[in-house]
Amino acid sequence: MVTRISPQNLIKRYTCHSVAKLDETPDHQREQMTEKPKLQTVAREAGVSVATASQVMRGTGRISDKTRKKVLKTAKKLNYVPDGRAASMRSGDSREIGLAIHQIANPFNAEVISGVSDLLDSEGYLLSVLDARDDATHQRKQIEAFIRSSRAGLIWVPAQNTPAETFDLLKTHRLPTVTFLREPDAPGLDHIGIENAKATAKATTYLIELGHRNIAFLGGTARVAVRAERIRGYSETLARHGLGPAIVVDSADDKIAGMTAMTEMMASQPGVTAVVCNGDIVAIGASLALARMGLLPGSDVSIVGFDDIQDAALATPPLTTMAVSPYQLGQKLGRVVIDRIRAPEAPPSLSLVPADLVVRETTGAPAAHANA
Amino acid sequence: MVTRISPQNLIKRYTCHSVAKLDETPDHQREQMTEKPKLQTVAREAGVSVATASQVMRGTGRISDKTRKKVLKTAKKLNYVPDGRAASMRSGDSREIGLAIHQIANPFNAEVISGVSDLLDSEGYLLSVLDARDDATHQRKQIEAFIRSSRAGLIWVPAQNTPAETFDLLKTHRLPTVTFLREPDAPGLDHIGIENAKATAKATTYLIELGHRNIAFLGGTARVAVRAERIRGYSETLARHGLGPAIVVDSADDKIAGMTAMTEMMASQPGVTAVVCNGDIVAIGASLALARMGLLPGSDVSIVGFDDIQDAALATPPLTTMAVSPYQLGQKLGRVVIDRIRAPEAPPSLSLVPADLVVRETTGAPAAHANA
DNA sequence: TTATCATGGTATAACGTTCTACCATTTGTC
DNA sequence: GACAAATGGTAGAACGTTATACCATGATAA
Repeated sequence: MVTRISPQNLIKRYTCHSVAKLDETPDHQREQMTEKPKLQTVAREAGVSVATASQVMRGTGRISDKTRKKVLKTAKKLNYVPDGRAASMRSGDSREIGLAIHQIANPFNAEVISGVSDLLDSEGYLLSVLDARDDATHQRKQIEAFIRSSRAGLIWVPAQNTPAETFDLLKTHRLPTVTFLREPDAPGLDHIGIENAKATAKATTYLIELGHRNIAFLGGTARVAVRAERIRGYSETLARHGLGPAIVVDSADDKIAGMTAMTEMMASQPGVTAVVCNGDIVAIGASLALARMGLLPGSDVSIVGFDDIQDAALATPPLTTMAVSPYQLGQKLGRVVIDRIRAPEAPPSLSLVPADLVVRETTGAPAAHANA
Repeated sequence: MVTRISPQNLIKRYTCHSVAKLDETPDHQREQMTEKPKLQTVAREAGVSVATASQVMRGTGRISDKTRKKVLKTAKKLNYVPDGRAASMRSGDSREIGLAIHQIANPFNAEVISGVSDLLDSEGYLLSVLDARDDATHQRKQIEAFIRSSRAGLIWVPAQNTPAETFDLLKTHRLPTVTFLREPDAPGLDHIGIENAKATAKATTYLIELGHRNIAFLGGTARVAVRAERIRGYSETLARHGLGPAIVVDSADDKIAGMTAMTEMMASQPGVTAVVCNGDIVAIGASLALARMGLLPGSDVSIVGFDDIQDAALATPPLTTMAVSPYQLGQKLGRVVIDRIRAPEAPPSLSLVPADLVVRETTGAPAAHANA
């Protein structure tokens, strides 16, 4: 929509509730005017007992229409909002679910969060996200914080090398937890993850079928289990075709790190004609690096990403990648944690979702001279 | 780092705590073995009173070293974590701060979150992020949720057209709140925002000095105040130079929307030689659109973004933009909300941070024939 | 009439902490 | 040896809800 406007300031009026002047107000009025309303206040104001007010607010029990309306009206008038701490403490349940994940900024994670949030919302739960650090001791504190605040459930991407004590903590406190991506074998916890090995195997097979013989793996750091699986899928496929050795290059999970890693690798391993990446971000970085070196992704060197984030399709050139749908993954996470909350004794579930090869423009047959 | 490895599965051992078999366990033992530990449990086990245990856990009062150690040891042994609901209800304070923001996936927002989280963490607070929707009624519920769960403070990007009642709610419940980006004039609330008008004025002036005469504004939707200010800075600058009329094009805040908006505008307003954008994402989209049309950003048409997200520098070509440092903005937000919590009666603060022009490669003098 | 039963409401004890006030000891002081 | 003061600890109420058990009514049935 194209418009020609002469913009003007947007003016907004606030109703100006007079702030109570404490000095001039007699005691008996003061409370009513300024104190944060509690159930007692509502009950007194409506002329009923606290118990009745409570029942009305929750819509339980047998209350006549007349009193119900009376109570609701005064509650609204006083801006009453129940104190969740007290309610949850007494009733023993909460409607708040925690999500501990590192790197919120990562678009893949962001889309997962979105999926979780929407599903939980539709079920009447509230999601609060913790921008975790991928660090075991720090993480322990954050898990404790979740326990302290009595979340109804927890969705958790465990840090690398999470010690067993952290899992014990969750068990002691009976916190319904689903692990995501990492630690699929944590005993007693639900898990949702990705078929990592199968995915990279698929990607590698595809590259081999295109004619590539010298294929590297790029991205990820240290001995994260997820990455180890992806590397396994990649290297086992190489081995099955009598190719090798596997070439694995570390890189942090951002574009710049991907660029430098790719640049360094091309220098030290000039024979490589194709790269399987640990994630789209790194893959896009690698693609940028090629461009800066005057090479054309998909023709000079092939690149396969992982995740299929939104930018994968918009990159130049558009990125071939292993697609998992992060939003749907998020919804699934939400579903599982709710099921767990509702049936705490059900046997733990384990679900690994497949990743599909999406061919775009960063892959192609190797240049004729390459494998000569 | 390039390594040749023969990958193997990472094996992890979990200590297998025997899950108590409820059927076989006599009553008096059952509680001790399986029940979630509370202060009472710790106290009993350590042979002290609940009050003493409480003091030890909080490090207050006068407790001998001997008992302190005894209590701490049993607390650790039992995996005790205090119940924050009870603690907070009684003591009246909480260490948890809420952040309600829409579009977590937006890299600008993600970096802000990171800044807030780090600062709060260093002050011993926990940040929980809510993936809000930019919608007034939905938002109201989310604010209520924050009040219900008694957060110590709140950082909030108000939705468009937030009704006055929502502000009243915050006031009634005395929730220390700092608004971010929008609603700088909400009475009694701290605010941190950006000098939007000045920034777009700067961008527009720069384009005019380069020789452009036909400049459009691209991005944003509806009458969001932030965008209105940016449009004001842009159009006032045009007017001051005797240029006009202002051309304003709507677009949602993602790359694809930016692409289509740019494409449509170029069709309907062929004379335009430069574009000031409402955000980097849209600007990058616009840049992509130009490329698809066979035009070169910075030479055929100039583009200025807003935000300076990480991708701005990495885009092809690198994006000229108005830089605000989202991470630092986040830290500032954290600081302000903590100050507010510590001094509830202090006068509300208002701080608008400037944006700096960062010239990269999407801007340049107009093509010779353009303004002829 | 009296027993029975809905109906609508209330009193009160939890929930797991922290805070206030208080009670024993021991130590120090004259 | 008596008093004050310091030391180390405890009992019990309170925070704002919800759950349980109970109590009035008036209506229905025998």
